[in-house]
Amino acid sequence: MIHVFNTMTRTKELFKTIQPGIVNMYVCGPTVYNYIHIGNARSAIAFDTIRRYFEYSDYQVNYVSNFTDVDDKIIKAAHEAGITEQALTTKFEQAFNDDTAPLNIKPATVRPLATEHISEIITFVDDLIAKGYAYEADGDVYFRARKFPDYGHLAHQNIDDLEVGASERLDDGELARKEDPVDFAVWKGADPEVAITWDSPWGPGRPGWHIECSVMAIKYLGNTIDIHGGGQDLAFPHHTNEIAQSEAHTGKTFANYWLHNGFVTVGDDNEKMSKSLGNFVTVHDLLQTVNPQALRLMMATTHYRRPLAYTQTAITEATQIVKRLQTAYTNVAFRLKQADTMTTIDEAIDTQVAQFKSAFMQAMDDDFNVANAMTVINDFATALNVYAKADHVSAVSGEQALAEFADQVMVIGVDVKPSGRATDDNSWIEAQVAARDAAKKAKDYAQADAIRAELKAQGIVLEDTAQGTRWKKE
RNA sequence: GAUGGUAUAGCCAAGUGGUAAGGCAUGGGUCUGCAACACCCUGAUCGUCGGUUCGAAUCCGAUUACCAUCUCCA
Repeated sequence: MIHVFNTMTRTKELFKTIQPGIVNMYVCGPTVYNYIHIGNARSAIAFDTIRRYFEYSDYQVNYVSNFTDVDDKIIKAAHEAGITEQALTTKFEQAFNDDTAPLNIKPATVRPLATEHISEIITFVDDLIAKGYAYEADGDVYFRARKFPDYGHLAHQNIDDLEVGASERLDDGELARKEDPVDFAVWKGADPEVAITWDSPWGPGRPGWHIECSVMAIKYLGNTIDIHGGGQDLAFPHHTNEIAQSEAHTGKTFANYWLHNGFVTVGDDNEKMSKSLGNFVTVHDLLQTVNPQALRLMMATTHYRRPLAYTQTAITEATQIVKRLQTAYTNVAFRLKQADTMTTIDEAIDTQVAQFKSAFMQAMDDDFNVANAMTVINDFATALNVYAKADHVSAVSGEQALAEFADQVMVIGVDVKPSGRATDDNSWIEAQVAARDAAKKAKDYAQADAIRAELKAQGIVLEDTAQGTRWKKE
């Protein structure tokens, strides 16, 4: 029984899918005019973790997330770089994939592009005009926000309390074309200097910002979707406007649950990190120095609705935890390779594993409470470490425990399985380890320690166990 | 002006009425030829003030600080 916090109602609600066993979710993706920053990554990681937990819970997840590849910022950035809009967006779409893959963010089931849905967008806008929800004004098309009942409910904004221009981003010319300042563009007439335009019943132009998500969400997931997600700052205006135009178009509830992730803050004053403030850190740069698994863990283990402070301390700590989880896995895996394992099952460890699974699900069922889930994972790791030193272990039960452990940690997005490349030639290391064992047996500790020190200098760490010496690369 | 969020040990953080989970770091111990790995032990009365209650970190009121949203930022 999963409960999720719904921004629309501001309460945790029992999660029920429209179709049994299937979760249809749409997560607003980035506008591709730059490398993604860690705020974009946080959002992607938050919803990837949610997706992975649904899958862990045996749901089939249809995860649709877009690239917004036509937008004023793209036009501006392309112009400055002296390349076409498409060259720019193609580059950063690829960069998004390159940056998210090391973070174990699963590719979306469908990754639609705004520019590939222009005809659907035009049809959609046309329908809004026909229904009286939108109007043309000098080549632009605007949505009559006041005509939509309960406009602003998602962000809990009263339309009459909106302070016009509070964000200081309003365009005067646009303001003059609107019937009402709260109206928003669903289609923008072409600017003379902008090459990227499409023909439409209202003349050449391009889609407004919000319309593409409505069109693509409905196209790929239906009139009513289970979950719609994105960053907190999208609640208003982006999602607010998506709701207005989508529900005006279909007459149906657009999404049953609205989930919003909190911001990443940076610096001593915990200021919000954002592109417009210019204080952002790109994942592209970060991955040069930071272990992607640690970054993933740090972001995934802060509850998705809480603000997340990006600090070096947090990264360092996350690195420790990743190491601990991988070590626990490796310790048991090494133990299970030994010949003296039992062939029968080990009920004691089986029972423990079942309890960990149950406790893990109980934590995650509560609006994806990763902090509590981590206490379970931590207990699980301890239990594995203890098991690795048991006198007798069961191969069957041990493998099952490892599989369950890896599955749980993978929900958080961390892979605990060793990633050693099969092509590596470790024969020299193996020979050194064997030589040291021989020296130890002969009680020639000076020689044994010398070998160990030499390997250490090469980044190879030795660990003695009752079942022999194992080694790993730092 | 309107609407939200956050405040718990050195740091991160759970907890929504019954005598404060967990992690990191610190210190101590066990294991080891020594080490490494691992395991065990070790810490806070919950921003401030007042109220309700047999009992509050948890409810109510006030207050302080920080952060955010209010038409193209995840």
